[in-house]
Amino acid sequence: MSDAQAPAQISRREQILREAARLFAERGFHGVGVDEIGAAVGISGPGLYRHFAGKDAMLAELLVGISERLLAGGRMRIAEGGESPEAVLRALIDGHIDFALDDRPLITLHDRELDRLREADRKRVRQLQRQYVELWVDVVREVHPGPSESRARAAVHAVFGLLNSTPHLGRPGALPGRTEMAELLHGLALGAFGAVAREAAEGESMAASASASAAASGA
Amino acid sequence: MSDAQAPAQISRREQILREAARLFAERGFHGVGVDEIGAAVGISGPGLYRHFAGKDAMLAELLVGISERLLAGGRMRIAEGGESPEAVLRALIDGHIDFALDDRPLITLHDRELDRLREADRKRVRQLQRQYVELWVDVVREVHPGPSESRARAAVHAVFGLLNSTPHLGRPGALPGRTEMAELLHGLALGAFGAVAREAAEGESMAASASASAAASGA
DNA sequence: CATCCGGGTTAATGGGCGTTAACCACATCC
DNA sequence: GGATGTGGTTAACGCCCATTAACCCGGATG
Repeated sequence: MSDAQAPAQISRREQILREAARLFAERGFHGVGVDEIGAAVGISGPGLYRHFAGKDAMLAELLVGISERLLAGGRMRIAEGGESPEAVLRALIDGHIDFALDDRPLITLHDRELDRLREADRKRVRQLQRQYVELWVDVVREVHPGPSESRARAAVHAVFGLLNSTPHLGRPGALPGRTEMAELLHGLALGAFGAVAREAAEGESMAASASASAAASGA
Repeated sequence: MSDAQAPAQISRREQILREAARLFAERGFHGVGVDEIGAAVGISGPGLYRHFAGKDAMLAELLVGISERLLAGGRMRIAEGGESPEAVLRALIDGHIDFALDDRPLITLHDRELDRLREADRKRVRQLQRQYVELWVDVVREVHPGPSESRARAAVHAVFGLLNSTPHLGRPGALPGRTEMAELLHGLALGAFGAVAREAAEGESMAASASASAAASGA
C-alpha cells in the first residue's frame, strides 16, 4: 500500500464512470442496464456493486461532479479576473465550450437526466447549477449594463442551450472540426449577448437591428 | 356516424397524445408507465390499446408529428417569401419560437427521445429534421453569404439549441413572460447569426468582433 | 328486438432488470 | 503459511411493466 498506490492509470472506478456516462447519454438512464455498463468495462453485472452503491449512485456522482467542475472553473476564471469584464466573459465562454466539446456525454446528462436523482442529490445539483448561472449573469450584466436581471438570466440560459448544442449534432463530418467549432461557438455566444444589449439600447425599432448589421450586402 | 362525427372538441386520441407528451418530457420515455398515461386521461392502463398499437406508437406519432409541422411551417414561411431574405429569416425564427414556447414538451422530446423509436420511424424523423435544417441553412447563407456551408449548418444547429432552451428553465417567475421572452429569443438568434457573418468578414481580429457589431459590416 | 362495435374494465402472462446472496481467487500482511 | 480483504463470479429473488385475454356495457343500426 506504500508505493504502488497510484497505479499508473485511471482507477476502475473512473473507468466505470466514463462508460456509464457514455451509455446514459446515448440511451437514457432507464434505457441502459447495469449489465451493459459492466460489459463496457470488462466485468459483468453485479460486479459494479463493489464500486458503487447502485445505479443511481453512478448518475449522482456524474451529475454532481460535472456541476462542481463547471462552477469551480467559472469561479477560477472570474477570480483570475481578466483585463476587462469583456475578457472575463470571453474566458467563461471558452471554458464552457471546452466542457461542451470534451465532455459531451456529461453535458448531455446534465440537463437530461437530472430528475432521475434522489431528492437530496437533485437539490445539490440544482444549487450548483444556479450558482453557475448567477456567475454568468453577473459578468454579463457588467459587460452589458442595459437589460434587466431577468432578461440577462434568460439570455444566459439561452446561450447555454447554444453552447450545449454540440452533442446533438449529426455524426458525419458535415461539421467543422473541434478548433473551428470552438471558435464559431465563441462568436455565436458573443453575438447573442451583444444582441441583448443592442436591443435594450435601441428604443423600439426591433426590426432594424437585424438588417442593420449585414443588410447592405444583399442590396 | 353521419352528423355527430366532429364531436365538438379534441378526440380522446389527441388528449392521450398531449398527456403522453407532457409525461414523456417530464420523466423520460422509459420513466413513465402506460398506467400513468391512462390515469392522466381518466382511463386506466390497457385501455390505451384501443387507440394506439403500443407505447412506442405514441412516441412515434408525437415525434413524426412535430417534425412534420416544423418543416411544413418553415416551408410555408419561405414560400410566402418576405420582402427580403432577412424578413424570411425573421419569420423562420418567429415560427420556431412559437413552437418552442407553445409546445415545450414536444420540443423537449424532439431531441431527447429520438433513439427510442423503431428504425423506420427514426429514419423518417431524422429525414424531416434534416430537411428543416437545410431550409434554415439556405436562408442563413442568403442573408450572410460569407461563411462556409458547414459553418452555417453548425450555426443553425447552435441557434436551435438556443431557441429550444426555454423548456429547461427554472419554474418560478424569475424569467420574463411569454411575449418578452419571444422578443428576447428573437434578438439573441439574430445576434448569433450576425456574429457568424461578422466573424467571417473580419480577417482575424476575433476579439473585436463582439463590440464592433454593426459598424464593420458596411466596410 | 337482435346485433354490432367502439371503448372500457380487470386479471393474467411474461420478460427485463436492479439488487442481494453465496461463493471464489488472488495478493498482501504478519 | 494461514488470515484477510479486494474485486470478481453466477444464481436467485422480486418487482415493475408492456402487452394480451376475457369479459362487459351502451348506443346506433337494420
